[in-house]
Amino acid sequence: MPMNPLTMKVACSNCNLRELCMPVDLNAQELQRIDEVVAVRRKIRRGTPLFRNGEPFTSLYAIRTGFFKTCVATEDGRDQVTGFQMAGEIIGLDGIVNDHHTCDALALEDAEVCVMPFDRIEELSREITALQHHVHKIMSREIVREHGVMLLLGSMRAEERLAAFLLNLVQRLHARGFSRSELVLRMTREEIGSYLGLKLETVSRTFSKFVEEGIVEVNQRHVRLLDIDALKRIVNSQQTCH
Amino acid sequence: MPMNPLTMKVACSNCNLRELCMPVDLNAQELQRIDEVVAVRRKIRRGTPLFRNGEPFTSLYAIRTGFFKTCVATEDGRDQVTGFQMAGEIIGLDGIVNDHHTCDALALEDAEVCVMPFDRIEELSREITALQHHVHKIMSREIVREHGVMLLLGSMRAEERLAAFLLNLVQRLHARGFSRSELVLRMTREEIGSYLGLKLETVSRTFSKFVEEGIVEVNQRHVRLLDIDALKRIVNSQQTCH
DNA sequence: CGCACGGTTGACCTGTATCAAGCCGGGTGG
DNA sequence: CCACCCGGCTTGATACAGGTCAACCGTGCG
Repeated sequence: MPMNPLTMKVACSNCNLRELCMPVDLNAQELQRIDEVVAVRRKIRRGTPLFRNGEPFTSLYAIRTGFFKTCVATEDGRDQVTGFQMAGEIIGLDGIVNDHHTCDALALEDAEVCVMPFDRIEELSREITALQHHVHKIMSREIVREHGVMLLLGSMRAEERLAAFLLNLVQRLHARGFSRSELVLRMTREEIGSYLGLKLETVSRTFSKFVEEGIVEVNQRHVRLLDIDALKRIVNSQQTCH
Repeated sequence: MPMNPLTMKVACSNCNLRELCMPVDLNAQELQRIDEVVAVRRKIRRGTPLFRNGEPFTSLYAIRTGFFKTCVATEDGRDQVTGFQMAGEIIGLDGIVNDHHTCDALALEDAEVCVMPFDRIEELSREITALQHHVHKIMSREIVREHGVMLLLGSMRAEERLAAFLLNLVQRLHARGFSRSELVLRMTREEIGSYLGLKLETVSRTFSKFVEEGIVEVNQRHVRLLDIDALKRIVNSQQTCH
């Protein structure tokens, strides 16, 4: 059987990321069936889109490797990074409501995703309750995550935003087996700024400030968190104490 | 059969809001079954919560009448309005992921909601494909809505935010049969400010500016949009020209 | 080698926050 | 019925965080 060089057949049942993107409480038979969810895998080269605003929606994507950003744009050319996604996370949920995507998903490094046709997900989740519930949880989690971003954008100062951003990233990386205090940023200062509602200069200055205060060490994209408690304190103690 | 004074039995099948909160393409039999989704109705007095952060999640709520705000808070007392909801809209989606709510939903005026136990929704949506798909769309719609808010909070200036806010409100009200240019705000300037990431004074000043420019008429909470095109122009034409 | 892109830093500007005073309208109690 | 109060709103003066513009630097790639 000929295969597209960009795709290959795979199974969830023996995937090491399964506990991150699939429900955990499955019996053997259900586990088997879950493999039907993933159609193929697809490789995405750094800097290229997984999908773009306006494209028809067909599938959700589970990230196997690599790092993505999603962003929305207005007609007048403004755009906003709405999230950064890493291995085990699901992208494409925005497309369900109108059958086409309403944001861009760009790979920030070479990546590989599992393509999960949404009609197949719906079909299977009618049969496997655990999967149904899992899909609901994933969507709800995204809603809650966005609440957090709204809180950040609506009420935090630059330092608080950056501190929250770093803590969130390192926490997610740690859940994937990486260091709990060291990370390599896959995005530019400008992309961080877009996500945090700041200009790239402000991001840069805030990094410098943290370095001066001995809270972090920054070497290009390599960041080491020296004082995680200090970062936490920055996040939840608003300055305004008039 | 004795009834709780705050609740009463009801049916979706003959509800005039059905097309707003339920799927449209149902056959007669499915329509019948849909009535099973709503357990009871519940009345909420102005200023009181429908649910609070931390409370166990059991149900989604379809608003029948009235107006709500939802808000999230941090430990340090900061809080952020994440949305305003009106008749036909669904609240409570935040609770699915962790089986308890992560935000507060407060009635801004006396309200009535349809209580839809989530396990019943899940059960029924395993049988009725249209309902399943509808639930997915509602959640996806919320995600997309929040993308829009992130764009607003992350990249718009005060005037743009307020203009976008007014246009959004009036558009939703119009879809419910109200005027396309006149509206009564159910929330305070402070609540608007929280939602838009602005202080109440800035909201007030921006209203005044719009009034000066003849774009809107403001009388307390009563607002008339005199020049909708001007508002649209304000929203999508960022000032930063180069 | 040199160019280009990402990042840093400085000087200055501006939009929004902050603080403060006062207004308006509706509800309450004398 | 009026006086008062209180919460919500407006407006002004001032402060400051972050934006803007510009110069420069470092690194990696062609």
